[in-house]
Amino acid sequence: MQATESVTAADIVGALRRRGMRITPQRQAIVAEVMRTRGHISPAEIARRVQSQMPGVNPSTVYRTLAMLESAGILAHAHLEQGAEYHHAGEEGHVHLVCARCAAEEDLSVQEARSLARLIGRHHGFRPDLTHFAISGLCKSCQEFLDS
Amino acid sequence: MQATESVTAADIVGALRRRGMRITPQRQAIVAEVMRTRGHISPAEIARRVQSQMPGVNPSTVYRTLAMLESAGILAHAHLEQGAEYHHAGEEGHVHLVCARCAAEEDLSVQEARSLARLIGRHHGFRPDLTHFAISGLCKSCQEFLDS
DNA sequence: GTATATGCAAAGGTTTTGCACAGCC
DNA sequence: GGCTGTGCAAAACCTTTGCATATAC
Repeated sequence: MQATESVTAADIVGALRRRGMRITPQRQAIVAEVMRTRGHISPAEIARRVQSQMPGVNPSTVYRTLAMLESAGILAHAHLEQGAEYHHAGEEGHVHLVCARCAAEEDLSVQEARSLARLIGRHHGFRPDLTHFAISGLCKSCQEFLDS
Repeated sequence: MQATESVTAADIVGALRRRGMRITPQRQAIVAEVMRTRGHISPAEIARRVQSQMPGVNPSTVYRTLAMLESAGILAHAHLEQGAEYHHAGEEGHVHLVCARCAAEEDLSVQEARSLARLIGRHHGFRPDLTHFAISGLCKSCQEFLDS
């Protein structure tokens, strides 16, 4: 049920080489930083972290690398409340539920995501990508808090 | 079925007065601009339009006014591909479907939105606000184009 | 050696903030 | 008259772009 989970940095380097992309120390650091991140991370935050361990890496390099990794199908970005955030592309059906009050995050299961997509698909044949935007709302505990 | 549609600028002025907010020419212009907009509009675009007909209005005033109108429940913002966009809070169940390829926009019906919300609600009791983020995907014609 | 990636610098754009002044009530 | 809102200026961010240099292959 989950076989796409174990993507290593080595796999990515291989994929880049196969595409004729060059493996630079900067790219290695950026890839490593994203790999070590569970969930999502903003470009600016990646830039900050990479710079703290490899000073001199320019933000523009980070942005260009992220765009390249996305067009290579290795990363994807989603829109959360505070802006764009990157995550491993392998995390299929990764639908973000974000509580508007406490910012807690949950994920929809792959099965649930499919049901949703099917329901929306009936509307004019639109095929949704539910992973691209988060879904805002109220988590259970915040609902209870507000109802009391 | 649609009674919340006909909110006038006068209604808003009244609501503000009731809350003890002051009615300035700038606020009137900003409210008028949002009211005349069908669908959504970005803060920067509001600033541009308001300035073009009332030069001297500062962007910071626009941002402060929009935040005020949102906390008063008169406006709400949603996240589309290019960032935050404001719309009348009255537009209930206004779920944006945006085509990732051609940027065409459709809306989900109130009924469809309810079905979706119910489905998501089963997940840990999360109560979604599907109006807050757009839903990305491919419209029917772009699917057909890509499949050929 | 050559094509590609990086650093640098600059610019562009959006949004926020502090403060003195203006103006709504 | 007093309190609130506005303009102004500055700054904080984030992100993009052109160009010369460095470097992976």
